[in-house]
Amino acid sequence: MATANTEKPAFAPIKTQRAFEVICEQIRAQLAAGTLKAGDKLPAERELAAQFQVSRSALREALRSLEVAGIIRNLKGVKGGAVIQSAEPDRIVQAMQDYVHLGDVTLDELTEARIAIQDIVVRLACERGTEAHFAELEQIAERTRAETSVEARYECAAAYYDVLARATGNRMFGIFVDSLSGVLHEFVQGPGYETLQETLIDSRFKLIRFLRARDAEAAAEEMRKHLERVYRHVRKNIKAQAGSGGARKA
Amino acid sequence: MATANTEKPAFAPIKTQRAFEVICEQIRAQLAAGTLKAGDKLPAERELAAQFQVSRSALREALRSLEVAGIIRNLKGVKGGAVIQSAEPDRIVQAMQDYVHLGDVTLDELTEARIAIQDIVVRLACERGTEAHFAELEQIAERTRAETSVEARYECAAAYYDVLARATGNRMFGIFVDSLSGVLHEFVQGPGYETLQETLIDSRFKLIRFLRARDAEAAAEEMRKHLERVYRHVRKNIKAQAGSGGARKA
DNA sequence: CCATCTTGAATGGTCCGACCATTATAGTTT
DNA sequence: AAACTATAATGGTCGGACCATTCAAGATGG
Repeated sequence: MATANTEKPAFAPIKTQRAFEVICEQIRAQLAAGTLKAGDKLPAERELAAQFQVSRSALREALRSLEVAGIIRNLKGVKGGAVIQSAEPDRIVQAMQDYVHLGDVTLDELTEARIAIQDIVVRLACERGTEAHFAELEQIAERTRAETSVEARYECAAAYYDVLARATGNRMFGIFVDSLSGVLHEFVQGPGYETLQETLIDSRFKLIRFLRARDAEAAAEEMRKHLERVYRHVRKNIKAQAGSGGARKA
Repeated sequence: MATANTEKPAFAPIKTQRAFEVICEQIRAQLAAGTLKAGDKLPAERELAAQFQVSRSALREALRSLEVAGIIRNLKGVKGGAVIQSAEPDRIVQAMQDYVHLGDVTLDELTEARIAIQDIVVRLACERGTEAHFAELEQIAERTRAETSVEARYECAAAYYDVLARATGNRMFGIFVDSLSGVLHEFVQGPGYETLQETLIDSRFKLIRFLRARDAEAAAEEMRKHLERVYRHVRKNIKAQAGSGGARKA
């Protein structure tokens, strides 16, 4: 053995290129280059496997990877095959949920990030939102009041935040908001959630009024107070059930 | 055929549960419940397939899905198997890149989101960053000046933003920043990038001075101007190569 | 001629068995 | 005791097979 350089190994970690990885890379590259775009259709598995000169198993693992990444959708039957999907933020939310479940992010971090993001969203929505947006928000808020089940009300809340994010005209904020509230939703499974609902719904209507008045400061302040209320409630529940198997790390 | 209800179909879209999906769900569920956590090891493929009572192929597709999602890592050799990975934000960045490549996000949106996020990051870093953080930033900025290749300088830039995000003490911001700059990096492959470098490096040092002085306003302003400079440059390049196969949608 | 039904071929999903390179351990040799 | 070797288990890949699904072409009927 030659004497190892103690300073810096400088050896690139060997990267065994597996067949399915190469396939994924090639398809992703064509996607980034624009050769492939949403709606395009790939050949059938058997033919594609022949083109790549790999077995159908290896190709299927590649297609499966691309599918769970939300890039393609596999169609059955004759004239089937893989079609390039249009963009769906779901996978990003999924990735963030995985990240949180693997235990590196605390409730405090999630909440702080959410408050910061929503602050931006509210201010931009206040500036750029149209009356159509505000009307939609109002409609959702009224529907929330009508709903009774916790799950239905959460659906309404998600829709509310989604419209708010759309009002910014920037889809990236929608992604951030969806990700954070998707993850935080798991924490909001405690008792005494109903008692808070009246306050929360009032806050939504109040926010809409501020948005219509184009009062960014007041709107942002209202949203911040709202989120902090929810946070305090969630935090209390977390401590109550401290480590009962559910989402921990709070 | 019975007369279709024109009002609301109300039929839940059928969801053919494929074998690998069920497997993924079960493992993800155990992950969310805490039964499985980072570092745990799953049985070998053949044994796991027997436990789930599915073929090895179906199980492998499930494991492959979990691997590309960054949840597990497959080890070869005897005593091999799948081990639960610790959290890595790479997959979230990958998901965002896919989302952008699928063509729903414009350069303007990415830039606006980046400016907004960095504004938060800078202010928080200004408030919470330690001298250790600032020293690290300084070191990276000096290294940037020493580097010559475009790629090496990008590495430095990424490291710089990473430390900045770490200084906030909130990992979520690191994810957002990584995602946005990872995607934006693809746009920054144009001519005349070197001419801008001196200005950019100066801006980094200036920012560090503002951070040490705990002057959040000045720091945020400096970062904003910096990002807008980069944006104008990128935008110009995009228009120059308009639709030459590279990243479009600008 | 048009609408409906039947048929068939191609496809994705799954299963099985096999082989290879890699890897860690037990056993052997020095 | 150290170094080497043999062995068995593992993930990666391959090829073939069968099934339920799906769609299009052809057959049937009006």
